[in-house]
Amino acid sequence: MVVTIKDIAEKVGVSVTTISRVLNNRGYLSDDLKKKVYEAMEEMNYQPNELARSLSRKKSNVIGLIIPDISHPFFGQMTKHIEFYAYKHGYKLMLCNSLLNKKKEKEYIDLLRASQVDGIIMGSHTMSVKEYMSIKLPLVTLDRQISKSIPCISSDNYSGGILATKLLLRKKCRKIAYLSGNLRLNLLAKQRHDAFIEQVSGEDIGFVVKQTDLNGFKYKEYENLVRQLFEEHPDIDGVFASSDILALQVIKECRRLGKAVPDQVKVVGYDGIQIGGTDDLSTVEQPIKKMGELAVKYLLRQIAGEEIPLETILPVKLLEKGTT
Amino acid sequence: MVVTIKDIAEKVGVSVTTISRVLNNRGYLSDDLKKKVYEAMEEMNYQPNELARSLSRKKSNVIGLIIPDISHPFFGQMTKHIEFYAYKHGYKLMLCNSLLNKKKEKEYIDLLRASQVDGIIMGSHTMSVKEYMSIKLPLVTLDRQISKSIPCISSDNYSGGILATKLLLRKKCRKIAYLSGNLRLNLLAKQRHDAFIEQVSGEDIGFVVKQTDLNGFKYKEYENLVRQLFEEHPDIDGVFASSDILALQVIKECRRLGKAVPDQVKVVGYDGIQIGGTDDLSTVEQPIKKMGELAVKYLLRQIAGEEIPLETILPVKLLEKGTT
DNA sequence: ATGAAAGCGCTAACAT
DNA sequence: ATGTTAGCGCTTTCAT
Repeated sequence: MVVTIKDIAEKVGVSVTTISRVLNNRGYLSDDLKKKVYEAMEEMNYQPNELARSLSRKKSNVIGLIIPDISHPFFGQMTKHIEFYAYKHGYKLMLCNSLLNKKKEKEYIDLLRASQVDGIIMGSHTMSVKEYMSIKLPLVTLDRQISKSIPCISSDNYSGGILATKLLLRKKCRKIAYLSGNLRLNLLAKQRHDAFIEQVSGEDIGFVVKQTDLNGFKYKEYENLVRQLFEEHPDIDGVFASSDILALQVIKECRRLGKAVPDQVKVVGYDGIQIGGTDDLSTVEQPIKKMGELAVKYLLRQIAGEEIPLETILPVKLLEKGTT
Repeated sequence: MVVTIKDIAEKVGVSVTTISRVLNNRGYLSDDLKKKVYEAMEEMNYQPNELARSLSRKKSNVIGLIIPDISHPFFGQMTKHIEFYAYKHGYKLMLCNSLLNKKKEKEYIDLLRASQVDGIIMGSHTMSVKEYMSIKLPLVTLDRQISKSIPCISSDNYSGGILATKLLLRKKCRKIAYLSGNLRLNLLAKQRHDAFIEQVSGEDIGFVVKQTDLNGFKYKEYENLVRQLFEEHPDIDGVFASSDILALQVIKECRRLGKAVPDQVKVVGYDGIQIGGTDDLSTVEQPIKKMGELAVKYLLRQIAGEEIPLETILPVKLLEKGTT
């Protein structure tokens, strides 16, 4: 059998309460006792049972993370930072991939609650506002402002949109495409689109908006989208892609069509993901690390019952590289 | 307060045992009773406490996943599939990023054990064989054969190495570089290197092997490595990169140096990750999805006390694309 | 400073 | 078919 606190108590010749006390370092313990207890634990290879602890304390030190797709570099990098800070503060991470499937997202929320997680970071948003409101668990959202009462971490999508569009205008593009995933998802990312529209509307400039119908991240789908864009609008000379991954597709398609980047077509991406192949891409960099850090920080503060800002919008940065 | 099984029992007018029974659908329950219980649960918005269940059953339905870095696309994609199958079988995933830090990896193992996970999938391997042997928990490793007694899932690294090297030879490369991360990590990936050496040794061919010293995945480090390679060996006309990410760095450096790919330098990668920018890359594709699926499957079988194969080597596939 | 005992929410013999 | 009872391993009042 597995060694429990009781075995240690018997071995040392004290009560379980005392063992629990030294385990949690509460109350007055003589150094001699402490030493004996630690020795016994060492000797018997004791490992505390977190499940029992959590049940008794009503606190699990686990946080749930729900995102659309961990294999997408943006979320991969975000998750890396979230894990880092969670671990640093003694929290474990339960990873939930929704694949932007509403049913799975809902099931995961119930599962997380049943698992008694102390809080949830939501980066996937397929449900209705009402459903989110009924979660009743410490919550921080990424990139979607669900309601005034749920804290949200995002970066400045509107400014990012302006920066990217202005860059293309400054580079004298005459017909610009805005390319994105599904805009109906109510994400703050839509503001990039709005900023784009606003900027190009005033100018004597052609523009076109194209989005995928799918909610997922299918590279094949992206490929078709890009191909279609250039078929329908061969005179495009500037593309604002709402993710770096999409931008890479655009560059690839340009290469296939023999269009020189940036001479014939200028391309600006979004996200600032770090990955081979994006080094030379002009893009709007989101502070992914900072976003992950704050998401954890605010969630933990909320768990601790402290007040936290309900809206956090971090600055973005335009990176001008070789594709514009 | 939170609703418990006891509240339901009182409401329905039966004992908690009965409620537990319908919750787990064990024994004989009259339909009428079931219905009443479900109604009460619905009405009171009851949510079972998985912590209590796990403690009592001595089974948590959580599996731990330890990998070096979730932001690396190979692991991101692997994790996506692992999560998918785990979820499908009613298991939750605890994500642990080791960052190839030995201390963190060890701490995570203890943490997972303390959290009573039912098993661990290990994709990070910085500790000694002896330490792994002492884990005493259902275990499946990815890409490292720790001992004959611990099941390992991998793909055929040796054949992959042969395929990639032969491709470069077939394309008449005269001086080939093998580029990789740290080879000391005892990973099966080292077999790619061995296969490479074996193939080029017999031929009248120049070759050079270069590896990073670092244990992490630093893109900057990769960049330096590649730059250095071409400075020291400007006559390289073929590169076998042991990951697609590295291969992308090579291609980028070639572009910077004005070397045409594939005309002047042929590049073959490894992994077959799906991400913008790798579409045109010649590479050796690992069956990432299948590997993830089997890792989960074998872990669950092991948890169930069944016998499973101790060594699983899946076939790889050469994808000949535009960079060779 | 240390212990007894109740309890966290649920499961599982064993009874009836 | 349903109930009684004793845990699961740990924490936490309340005593002493």
